[in-house]
Amino acid sequence: MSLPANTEIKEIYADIIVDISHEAVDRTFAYKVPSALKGQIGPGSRVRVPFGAGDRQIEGYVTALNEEPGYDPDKLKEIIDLVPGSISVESQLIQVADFLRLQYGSTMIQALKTVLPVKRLVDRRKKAAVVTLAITDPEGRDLLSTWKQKKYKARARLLERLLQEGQMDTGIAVRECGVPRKDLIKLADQGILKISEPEDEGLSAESISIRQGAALNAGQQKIADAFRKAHEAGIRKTWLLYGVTGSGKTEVYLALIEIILKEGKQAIVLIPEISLTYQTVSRFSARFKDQVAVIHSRMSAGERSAEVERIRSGRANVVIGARSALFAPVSKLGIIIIDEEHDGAYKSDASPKYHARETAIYRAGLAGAHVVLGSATPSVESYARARDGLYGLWVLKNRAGAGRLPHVRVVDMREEFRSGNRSVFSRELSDLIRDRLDRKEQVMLFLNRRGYAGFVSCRSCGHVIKCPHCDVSLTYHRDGSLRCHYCGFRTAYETRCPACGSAHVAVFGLGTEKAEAALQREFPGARILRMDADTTRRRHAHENILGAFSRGEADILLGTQMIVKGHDYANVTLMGILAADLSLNSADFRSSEKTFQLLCQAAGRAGRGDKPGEVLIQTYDPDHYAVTAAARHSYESFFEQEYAYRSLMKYPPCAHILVILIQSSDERQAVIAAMRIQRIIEQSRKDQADPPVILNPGAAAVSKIKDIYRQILYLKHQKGEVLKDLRMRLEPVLLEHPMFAGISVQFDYDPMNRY
DNA sequence: AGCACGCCGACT
DNA sequence: GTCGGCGTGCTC
Repeated sequence: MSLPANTEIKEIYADIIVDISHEAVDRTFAYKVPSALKGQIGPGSRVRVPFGAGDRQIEGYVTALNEEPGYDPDKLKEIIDLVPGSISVESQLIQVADFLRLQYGSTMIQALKTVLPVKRLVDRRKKAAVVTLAITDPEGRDLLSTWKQKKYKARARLLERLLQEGQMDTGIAVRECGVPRKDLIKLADQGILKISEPEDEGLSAESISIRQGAALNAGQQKIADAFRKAHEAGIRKTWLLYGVTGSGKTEVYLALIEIILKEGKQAIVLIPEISLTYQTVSRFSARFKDQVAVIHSRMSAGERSAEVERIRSGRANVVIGARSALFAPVSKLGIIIIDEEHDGAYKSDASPKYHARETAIYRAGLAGAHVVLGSATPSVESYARARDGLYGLWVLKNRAGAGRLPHVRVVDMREEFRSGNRSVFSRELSDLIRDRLDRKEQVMLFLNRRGYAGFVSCRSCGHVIKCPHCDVSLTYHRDGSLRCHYCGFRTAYETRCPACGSAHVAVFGLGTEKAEAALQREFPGARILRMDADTTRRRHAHENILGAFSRGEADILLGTQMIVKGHDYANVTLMGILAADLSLNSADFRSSEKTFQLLCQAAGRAGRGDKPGEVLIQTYDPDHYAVTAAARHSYESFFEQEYAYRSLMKYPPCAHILVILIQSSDERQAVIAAMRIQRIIEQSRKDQADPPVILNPGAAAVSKIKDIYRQILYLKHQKGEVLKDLRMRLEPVLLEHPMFAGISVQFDYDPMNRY
């Protein structure tokens, strides 16, 4: 007698990472979920499963649940049970991976690789045991010849090395000599070998030494007190620390971390780019000494795993690093601090394209930890949430030291042009630079474009010279080359138009090289340093240039974004922004916000010492609110206008955007795939009352980068869930349909960058 | 990692 | 023959 179909119990299957630290099993295995455990199990659950021929019981972590077995169902075994006890770090991180997959769209494998970047996915730390010889050397040599006679090759290899070296790591014995671990134990039982485990160094009481911090000023103290009070009341939430440049946000971070450390908990501090914020890192090290672990992408695998080991063992309690440090295996997480939270570097550019801020809030929720977001120019997202009471808001209005906010003026470059000034510098800026040179004070000039000029085009036919591998115009460089800033392609500058043959080819726009040449012409005696992607290619080039400038070896530092990030020079009294419009005119809903942030950051560089600072903004659009608000140091007025714009246009945070990026080396395939995806979306729109909007129906113009053709679809909806739903309906089609075989489809939820 | 299986020289 | 180490390959 068979059961009616509707009472049939649906099988559920779980993907499980088996907790064995070896590469050969460094992947997931499918298991049946017994009905008793249904509903109790999810990603991150620690379970016991039968494994291998002998069905020996081992532990593993559930990474995902499926309704399809994805493997020969007859061979599937059942999960034995759920392992009780506290949730381990691994389990937490696997849950974070699941969040990444659902929120941003990627395969579970990609998400797991993001979260567990260490070689062994789940590294149950084996103590580095050491083998030594338990018998005398002559006895050993006798035994060696016996073993050689008996052709015990592996044992002979081991014995030979032990006679020479005295001791050996058990791992090396197993790997290099080929003696299985159980044989080592057998030999130890026979009294031939001795296996000794080094002392476990855990947390010793004296390693938790906290140096007394510098006294906080009234504003900083108030925040630390508010935090302590909330914390003691059991409140765990996200806080936005909005503090103007120079208001001493780092001191506040240090104080909050101290509160957390005293409780025996740990902290993660994220900073946008480690190479540019070395000063910040050293302040944390100065305060917390060897409790600090630093993680960054330019570390070698060895350095990295050594730091990870210190974190795992609990010797390091403060982890500092860029975006990926968010996944540090910190087991007693108490606080996550995100400095410069508005920074675009917090959005990953590889799939899953997660945002560290949102992911931090999720991880902190699992661990019962706080999140503190710090910025002088908070993202519209964060400030809106703080205003709506979702985040706590702390404000630091005043500069901490002697310095006051600099005086900012705006110069209308159209006026300059009309009155006959064709120079890169307005008359006012020239005068101010000359004045600073006379007074032996330093000048910083900011221009957000490298190279010599923007693009090269033909005056008679309008042809713009483009990169043969990318759909972008080439940039003219002073050495006479044309370069692509996307793929690095280089070619010689042709004086003839490749399209019409005309000789009227000219360079347009302004880049750092041209500005440098103009500076040299106008201020022949000045010592100039240029800092952009072209001058910082070599290792340590950043530090060398900035070091030279801080030692006063140059009068003027001219550079792109990288000069405005977090470096204070007491002697800089003038900051000139050569073209505020460059970032304003990009077709990106965040362009005003980015411009405002850059202008504020640049303005914050001047007048950090005792001498008052001055800032001059050159622009063709002096009435734009991003410019006028930055000039008045008024974040609030910028926010109000920007929020009104976002809400009118239904852009984040007032709605959500999903970008679908379709890439293929075959142009036709990319186009067909994009059309197909668009059709699927339009189909699904029909059965929805409130469907997502396709912002660019008919698909974007074909573009390419590094010979890969790109098609982009923009979708928008008030509710993020609707976009996520759509994406999840699309994903199986992309995996199964043969037409998407050679095509990469990536998703970007609430993008930070233009496509 | 642990276990089975098949291979090969050495010995009852 | 068959015992036992050694290499290889697989584990849902």
